[in-house]
Amino acid sequence: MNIPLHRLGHSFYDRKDVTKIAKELLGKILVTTFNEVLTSGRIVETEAYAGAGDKASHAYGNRRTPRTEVMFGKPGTAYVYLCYGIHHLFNVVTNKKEIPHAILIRAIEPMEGIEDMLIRTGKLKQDYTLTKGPGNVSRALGIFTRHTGLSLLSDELFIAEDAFRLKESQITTTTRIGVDYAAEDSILPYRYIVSGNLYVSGKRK
DNA sequence: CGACCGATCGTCT
DNA sequence: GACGATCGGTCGA
Repeated sequence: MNIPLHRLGHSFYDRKDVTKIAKELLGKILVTTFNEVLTSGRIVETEAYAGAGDKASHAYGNRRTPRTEVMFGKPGTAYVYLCYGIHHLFNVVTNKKEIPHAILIRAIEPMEGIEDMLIRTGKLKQDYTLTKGPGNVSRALGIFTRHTGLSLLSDELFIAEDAFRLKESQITTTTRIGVDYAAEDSILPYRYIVSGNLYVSGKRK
């Protein structure tokens, strides 16, 4: 590590506006150091899940289950769950205790540890599929459901910023992916992407 | 390019 | 017992 990194602290996550935080997470760096292996990437796609009032959220209606309980916990905690029995999806818990906001990290642009990401994913070489989509992000960074509840203020899993800054004009806002079940809330503009970035999920060819 | 499909299993009803 | 906040592949036009 040579570039100065500043780890985001508790106050970054402990705020009310989950969509604002989701947008601010674009350009930040997601880092894991599990088993002494450092892998990181710049966040290029996020989705906000606004808790009790959001039909797309697992915590809609303040639904508390063993799985969703971490969202009701401290801001700056990882919420990781298994999707389709295969994919481990990584979320950042925000807002105060008892307010179950979360932000899904959907894509990153690889920075450090690309060789290790290739090993974890079984891929032969780097291309945009390495960390495109939430399932792939977790595979590349070694994030599993056992990491749910882990603090993002820890040394193993955290988000940092460097000198990089995005301009407002580089950000595109859209509806969220795969939440048709959420009725009218499925059309909320809660997905944020870095315009034109190769690693953003969706069609390509 | 779009439509569809199989994989795979924890979670909640 | 049904169903995903997905992914990568196939098939047909």
